[in-house]
Amino acid sequence: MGVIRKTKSVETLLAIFEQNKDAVSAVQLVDLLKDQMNKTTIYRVLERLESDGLVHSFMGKDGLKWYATCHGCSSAQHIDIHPHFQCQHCGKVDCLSVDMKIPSIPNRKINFSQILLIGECESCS
Amino acid sequence: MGVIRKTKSVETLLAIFEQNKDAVSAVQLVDLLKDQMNKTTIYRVLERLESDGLVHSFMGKDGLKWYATCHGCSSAQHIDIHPHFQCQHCGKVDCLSVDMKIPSIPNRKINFSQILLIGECESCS
DNA sequence: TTACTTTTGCAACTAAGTTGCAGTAAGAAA
DNA sequence: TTTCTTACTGCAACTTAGTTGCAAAAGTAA
Ligand SMILES: [Mn+2]
Ligand SMILES: [Mn+2]
Ligand SMILES: [Zn+2]
Ligand SMILES: [Zn+2]
Repeated sequence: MGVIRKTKSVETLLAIFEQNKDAVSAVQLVDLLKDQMNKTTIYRVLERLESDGLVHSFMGKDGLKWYATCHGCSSAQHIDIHPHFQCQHCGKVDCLSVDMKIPSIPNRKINFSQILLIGECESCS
Repeated sequence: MGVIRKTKSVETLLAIFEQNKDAVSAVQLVDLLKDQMNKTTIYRVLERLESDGLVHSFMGKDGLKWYATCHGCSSAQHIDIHPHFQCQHCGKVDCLSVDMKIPSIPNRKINFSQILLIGECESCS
């Protein structure tokens, strides 16, 4: 179930995603907003935003959950699937708008993919 | 630093990887071996096996760490990089021996990748 | 066997994320 | 505007994966 009421928490989180090109980890958000809202609320709002197709989530290289704005998705379908890049050095993550071909694998039905490219970002190399 | 002594724990874990085609999660190993060795030992042996190039590790869709046998790697270099498949239904993970092209991304140096294809395995579909 | 050093077990800890529940506040209805 | 319903939030306690420090145990070479 997605967002039904435009609460302060929802507005706050949406504003962060709007002005942020990069992906943001749940941990970063909890830290950033620790004076404004409870971490439980953050996790729960993120869940709702995702099920509404407003953001997407994926796992970073260290097993943390990351979120970023979706483009063209809705509660009905998540179509904005793309690879992500994480810097080994500073940990930053971005969405990549490249199109990677997913091969079909015998005897398996592939529904989606999580592609994480790991290396060094511009400011760290 | 890798394995120096052939201990019982090392032998046990290596035996599991030898007879196992699929990947195994650290959690599964801890559960499987709970009567034979301490979980700390398991995590530490896995670390050593990985730095010796005998196994490789990656994150599954739920943020758990998975391990599988390496082919042709050594402590000097991990060359056996390949996509993995995880079943949404039963959670099982396999190594895929397909070759996926990693695109080069402007302003970023890509060192390696974690490609996880998610869907339904043969027995679940 | 002895001596040296790696490896292990244990217990306590850390950190990310979850759950249950009582209280608060959107927003529709009156 | 006030009332009413129920989605949403805060809090505290919990769960679970993985880590750390240290003392004891077990490889290995001499
Ligand atoms: Mn993205
Ligand atoms: Mn593999
Ligand atoms: Zn960087
Ligand atoms: Zn399956």
